[in-house]
Amino acid sequence: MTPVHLPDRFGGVRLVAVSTNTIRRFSIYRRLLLPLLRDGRTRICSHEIAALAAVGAAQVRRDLMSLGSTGASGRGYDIQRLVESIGTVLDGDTPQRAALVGLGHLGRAILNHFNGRRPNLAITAAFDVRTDRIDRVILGCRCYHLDALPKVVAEEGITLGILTVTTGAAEDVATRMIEAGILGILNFAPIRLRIPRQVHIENLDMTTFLETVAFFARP
Amino acid sequence: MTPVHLPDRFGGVRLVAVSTNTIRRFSIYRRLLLPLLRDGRTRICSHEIAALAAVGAAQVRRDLMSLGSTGASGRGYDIQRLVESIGTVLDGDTPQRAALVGLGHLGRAILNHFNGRRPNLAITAAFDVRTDRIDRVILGCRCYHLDALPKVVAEEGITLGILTVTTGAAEDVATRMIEAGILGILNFAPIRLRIPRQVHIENLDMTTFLETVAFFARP
DNA sequence: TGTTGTGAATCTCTTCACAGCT
DNA sequence: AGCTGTGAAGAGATTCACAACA
Repeated sequence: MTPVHLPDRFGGVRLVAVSTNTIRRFSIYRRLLLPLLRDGRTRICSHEIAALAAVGAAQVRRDLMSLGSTGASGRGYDIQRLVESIGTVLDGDTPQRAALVGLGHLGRAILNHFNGRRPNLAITAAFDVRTDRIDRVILGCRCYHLDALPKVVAEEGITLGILTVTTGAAEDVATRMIEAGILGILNFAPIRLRIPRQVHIENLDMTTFLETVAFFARP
Repeated sequence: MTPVHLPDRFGGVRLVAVSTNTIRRFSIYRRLLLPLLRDGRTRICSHEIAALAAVGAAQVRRDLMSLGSTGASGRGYDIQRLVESIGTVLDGDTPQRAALVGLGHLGRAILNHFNGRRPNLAITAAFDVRTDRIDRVILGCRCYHLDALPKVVAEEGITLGILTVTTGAAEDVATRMIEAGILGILNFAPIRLRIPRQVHIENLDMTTFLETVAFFARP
């Protein structure tokens, strides 16, 4: 779906199309590979990744194909190399920074969840409009008034926005984010944002998830 | 994908296959229809739903087909009827109850998010192992020690579990949930649970979402 | 005229199956 | 013997396009 430039095995560059689903699975693969790497494992085969990720082995091999030839026939994949290759795709060559807007329960939970975990992808600033939530450090993150968004985004080179405000405020805050130059938004508010241009929106609607489980788990 | 029994327009019962994606969209459609209904709107056409939900109009009509004939050619859909029909599919005929395990930041955020919103789908009990988090009421929800899970699940007829514990504890807690008789789990821990049987798992991995936005929003 | 309901076509994603490498 | 990489087949989801309807 989306074209990506990847180094090939000869030091050149390949252009590959990668689908959203594959990107999601890359994120999953990497996360389950990292602990194995720390435990000293060096090689793994597609079947084992498949079992850990709860997908098919052919699916895993198909996904890993778009990383360029990283496996060795008959011997599986080198975990270290796999993690690096996935990193090349997911992380790109420059670290990215995110701004979180909305310091309610959910916003704090997310700060807490991501804090200090990944150096390539950190939430470096948070915003709200309530005075008791700004001009201080919450869970290791500096908090500003929403009006400071354009300034801080520009100064820190922030490219991502995390939207954890109420439904009513979401549309307005999204617009402000985009005006400030943000390129992608992770939206927790239960509405579909109407966006002007080529900004990427990922909707994470917890209610939809809960209703979906409820449906499939009916007695 | 999954067969559902629905009332047809003659008072009989139809058996229709509904895919996961359609279920997710039903949840979205209903949420955007409810405010319109409260504003006194009575009719809506597929194009308008499509615009609000950010999907195609043909997609909307295709989805609504599985509700049985609810639209009227040339005049759109009756919103009231639509909401009821979607409710028939999503809510079934009995209310469902959920138990949340893990009263950290994320657990509290979720309690806060769902509290009192939907009568058909409520979190009626929460669990943890830390003594400062149990035997009290947090955000309107009664909190118990994890050991009380089987008892409370049985007494209250709980069918759903929400998993907001650490990665290390997730597998064990999921097993306990299933042993207690829970039929579906909404898992926020960033691992793929290995589940014995026909329990439905929905994984909501925030890191995967953030990494996905980061990928598609690269400068 | 404007809109639904739907067969058919298209597009996308997943799985199969096996040649080729180690 | 065991595993990767991949063309081809299969399954699934989306979109097109239009007849039937109000």
